[in-house]
Amino acid sequence: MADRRPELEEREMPRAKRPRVDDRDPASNPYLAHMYENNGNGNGGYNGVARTGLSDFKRHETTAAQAHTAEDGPNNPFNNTPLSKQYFNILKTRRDLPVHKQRQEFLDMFHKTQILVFVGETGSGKTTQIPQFVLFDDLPHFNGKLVACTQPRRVAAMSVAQRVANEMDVKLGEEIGYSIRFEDVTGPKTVLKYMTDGMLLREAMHDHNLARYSCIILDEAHERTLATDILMGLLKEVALRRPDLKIVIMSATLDAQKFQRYFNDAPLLAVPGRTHPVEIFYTPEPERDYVEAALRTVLQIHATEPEGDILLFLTGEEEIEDACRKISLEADEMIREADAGPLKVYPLYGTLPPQQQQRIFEPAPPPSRPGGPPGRKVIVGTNIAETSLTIDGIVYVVDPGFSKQKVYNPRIRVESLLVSPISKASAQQRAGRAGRTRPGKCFRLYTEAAFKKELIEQTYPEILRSNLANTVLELKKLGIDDLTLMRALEELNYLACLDDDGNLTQLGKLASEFPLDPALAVMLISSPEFYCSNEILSLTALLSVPQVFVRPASAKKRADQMKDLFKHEDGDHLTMLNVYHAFKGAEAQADPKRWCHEHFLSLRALQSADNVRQQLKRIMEKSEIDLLSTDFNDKEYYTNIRRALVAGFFMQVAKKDGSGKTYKTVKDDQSVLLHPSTVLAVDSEWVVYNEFVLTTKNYVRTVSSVKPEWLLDIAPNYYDLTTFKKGDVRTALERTLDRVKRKQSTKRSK
DNA sequence: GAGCACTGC
Repeated sequence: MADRRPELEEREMPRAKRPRVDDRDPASNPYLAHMYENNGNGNGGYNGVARTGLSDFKRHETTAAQAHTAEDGPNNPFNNTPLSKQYFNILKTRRDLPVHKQRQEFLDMFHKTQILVFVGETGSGKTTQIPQFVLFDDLPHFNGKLVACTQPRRVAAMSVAQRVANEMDVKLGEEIGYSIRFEDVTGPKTVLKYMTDGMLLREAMHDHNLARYSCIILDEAHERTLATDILMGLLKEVALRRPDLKIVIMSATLDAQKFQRYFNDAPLLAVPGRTHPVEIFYTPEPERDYVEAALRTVLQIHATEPEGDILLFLTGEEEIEDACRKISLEADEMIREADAGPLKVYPLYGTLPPQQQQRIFEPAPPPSRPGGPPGRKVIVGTNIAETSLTIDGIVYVVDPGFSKQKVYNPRIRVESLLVSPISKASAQQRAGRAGRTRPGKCFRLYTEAAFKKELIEQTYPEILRSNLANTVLELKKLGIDDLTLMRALEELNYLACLDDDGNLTQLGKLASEFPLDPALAVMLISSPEFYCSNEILSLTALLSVPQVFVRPASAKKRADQMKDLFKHEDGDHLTMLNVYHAFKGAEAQADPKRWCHEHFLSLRALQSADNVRQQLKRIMEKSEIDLLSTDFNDKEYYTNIRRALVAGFFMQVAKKDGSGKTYKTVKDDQSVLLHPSTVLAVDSEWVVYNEFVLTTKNYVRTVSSVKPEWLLDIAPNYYDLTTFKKGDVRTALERTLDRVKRKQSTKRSK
């Protein structure tokens, strides 16, 4: 990343002058010996290392007992300052954690092997303790390197880093830091860095050998995020080039054998967790209506089970709000008629404002009279409650077995959200939520046979775990054109990011610098040609964040009126740009919170767009892409912006079909309607769209009107009329071409 | 005249 550069150079330069370090035999290493002797005299040593409890540690030869002694103080082995009372208090609890018993076993394995798989169930302490075990043995600061520990989520990276900083009695951002998008809390002293997996992946783009790191710990590998999967593929190759790099793959589930196999039978260490047993119940017969069955189960738990809160998993906002209403109603009746305890119901989903999300942590209501039936809280949530948010006090989990998942249909090239059965791994994760504080129960609203036979093991497809190039080749050899992959390659080829041989082009290289979808990146990179890169920069940021328009069910009309204030008749893109410009205006900036509220706009989304814009701007400056604007009074101001849209989204164009309201997509001839939220009038003949949504009907959303001659002019390869498939679109474009030619010839003859 | 599960750069 651009803003990371200076620090990288500072780290790299002195190292280049140093003698080569043989990591496997530090005792025989003249450089390390030199460090041990010079007690922090400033001769290349790290901050008083030699004076601390680590000075006689031999890298990759340490023992648990040695680390134990160093941890006992009295001074902090990493900065030689006296350790606090709080430190010793935490130390005691840390030594009770299950992983602690196997510290020596871990070290033995860590010494012997380059790659190691570590399985620790929830509550084992793996995320906080293993990186510290590594730190005391890998001693990254002796080599001017770092230990990295990746997390799939930003909040986890931040909160775990804070926790470990407390455990090690250091200030966050010094010896222990974290790095997430838009936030780098690390410094020159940092030895252990928690970071998001995506962040490490970005760094790897510029540092192919991950040279800054002496050890990389991939945590929560079982979650199989795209970034973790790609990192695993990458690390497998980096390991060959860098025999000195240690790698630890950490996972929560026992099918970690898959990871072992992937890393050439890497050794595995498993540590039990500290969770309470969860009893699983299945329904004897399949349920026809899972929402109805879920409500029944929740109410039955409330009526018959002892004290303890309930967590119900449903699939989306509407379903959850509806269920909350029904549960509250039924519970009131139970209280009146059957002397049931009070029941509080809380919804929980991602788009819920943070304050409302926080309400789930309110304590359960007390019994309505002393000695009466227990009060309870019920949380009805999406799978955000599966991994992202942990709620203590949950004793009962109700799992209907469904979640909304992104499904890509390569045939019609549409991505949509579908309610689908969850995987076994998810089901286990959900059940585990019942046993965090005491033994719990999980009610699965499907049969045991269905769990065993119908649920897939893991949610992510195998393809993400394989070397893609190889997979493509194999698929081709087998005569199978994997549609998803082939279409992706084809699109990148049309966007001129890949050449006809599948190699990365200059444009492709540049596009990969941006944390954006390729079409957005290409639009942004091309925008100076249309004299509007400042505006496209804003628009790109806006298109990369959640919806800026807020439309609460209680005030739809007023929200729409406010939106009309920003309306631009040429489409939603320009309307969004108007919003952004107004938001950056003096009036709005005086009190952004109030202004957004009054105008039914999401402050969070706009601030986030601002953040993204700044980041993209830095990358543009670094890549020397000009930032320019057409004069606002020029009549081409808005036209230029719409033309720039076509440079990235020429494949997402729809043409009006006959005289009605339907449109046909250029790409696949799909019938679509303009989404009702659009500001565009239906008389636009050609539109460019940002998104295809499949709900009750096929819609294109965030649309702007464009002219057919722009398509021919800006994307001639895609709209090559000699090869373009026959049909309505081609006929219309041919007519356009004739008209343009006629105009040119009449001009010439004049 | 509609509805967006969840992450991440």
